[in-house]
Amino acid sequence: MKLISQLAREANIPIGTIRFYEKSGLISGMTKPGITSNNYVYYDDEVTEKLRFIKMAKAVGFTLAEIKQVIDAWYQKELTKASKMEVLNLKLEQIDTKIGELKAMKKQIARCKHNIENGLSR
Amino acid sequence: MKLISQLAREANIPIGTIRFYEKSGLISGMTKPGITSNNYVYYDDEVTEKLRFIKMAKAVGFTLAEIKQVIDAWYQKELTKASKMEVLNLKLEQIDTKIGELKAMKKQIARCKHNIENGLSR
DNA sequence: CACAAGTATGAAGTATACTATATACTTGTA
DNA sequence: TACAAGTATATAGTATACTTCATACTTGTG
Repeated sequence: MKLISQLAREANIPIGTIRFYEKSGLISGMTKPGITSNNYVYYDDEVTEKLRFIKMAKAVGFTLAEIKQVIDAWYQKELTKASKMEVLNLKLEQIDTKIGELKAMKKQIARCKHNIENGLSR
Repeated sequence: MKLISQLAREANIPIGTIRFYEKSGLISGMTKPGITSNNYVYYDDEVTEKLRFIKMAKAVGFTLAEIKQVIDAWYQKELTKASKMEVLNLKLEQIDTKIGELKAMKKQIARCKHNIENGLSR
C-alpha cells in the first residue's frame, strides 16, 4: 500500500499521468477506511502491475481505450467469461500482426542499410 | 505517376491524410514540368512504398517525427552515411525492444486467459 | 508550531495526428 | 458548353494523451 508519489517512483511514470490514468478508469486506488482527516489514495501492487502493462502496450501503439478493455477483461468488472475471452483473443491477434509488421520493418531497414553500405541509391 | 486520389485508393489512406503527410515532409510528389494550366501533383511508386512503411511504423507506435527520420535516412537528403546508419541502427534496436514487449504481453495475456478458464481471480 | 513537502481537485493549456470546411480553379463527359 | 467530379490551399476543428497551473488542505520535521 503506497501513496501516489511512491507509485510514480516505482513505475517511473509522472504523478500527473497516473492521476490521468485513474480518471480514465485504467487504474484505481482506495482511501483507507479508518482515516477521515484526509482523502489520500493508496495503491497496491496490482496497480504497479497494471502500469507496467500500460507502458508496454502504449509503446507498441495500443490506445488507452484498447488497453482499458484488456485491463477490464483481466481484472473482472462484471463481464462474462466469453466477452473477456473475445477481448483477449482479439488482442493476441493484433499483437501477432504487430510482430509481423515489426519483422517486415526489420527486413526493409536491413535492406536499406545494405544499400547505403554499397553506395546504391535505394 | 498518379494523382492523389489514385494514390489514396492504392494505399488505402484518406486524401486529407496524404496531404497532411506531404505538408509534414514525409512524402512529396511533383508537378509535371510541361503543364502550366494547373498545379496538380503527381506521385510515383516510391511514394506508395513510403506510405506502406508509414502505415506499418505507425501501427507499432512510432511517431511521424521518428518515421520521418527513417525515411530521410532511407531516401538520401544530404545526410552522411554515418548519420543514416545511426538512425537506422537505433530504429532496429527499438524494433527489437518492441518485439520483446509484444512477446511479454502475449505471455501475460495467455496467463490471464488460463486463469479465466480456470475461474481464478487473477 | 512554523513551514516545506505531499496530496486532491478542477480547469486550462499543449503536442500529435489527423479531419472537416470553405473557396477557387481545372478537367472530363454528356 | 454545362456541370459533376477532381485538385489545391488555407484555416479551423477534433480526438487522444498528456502537462501545467491554481487553489486548498494535510502531514512530517526541526
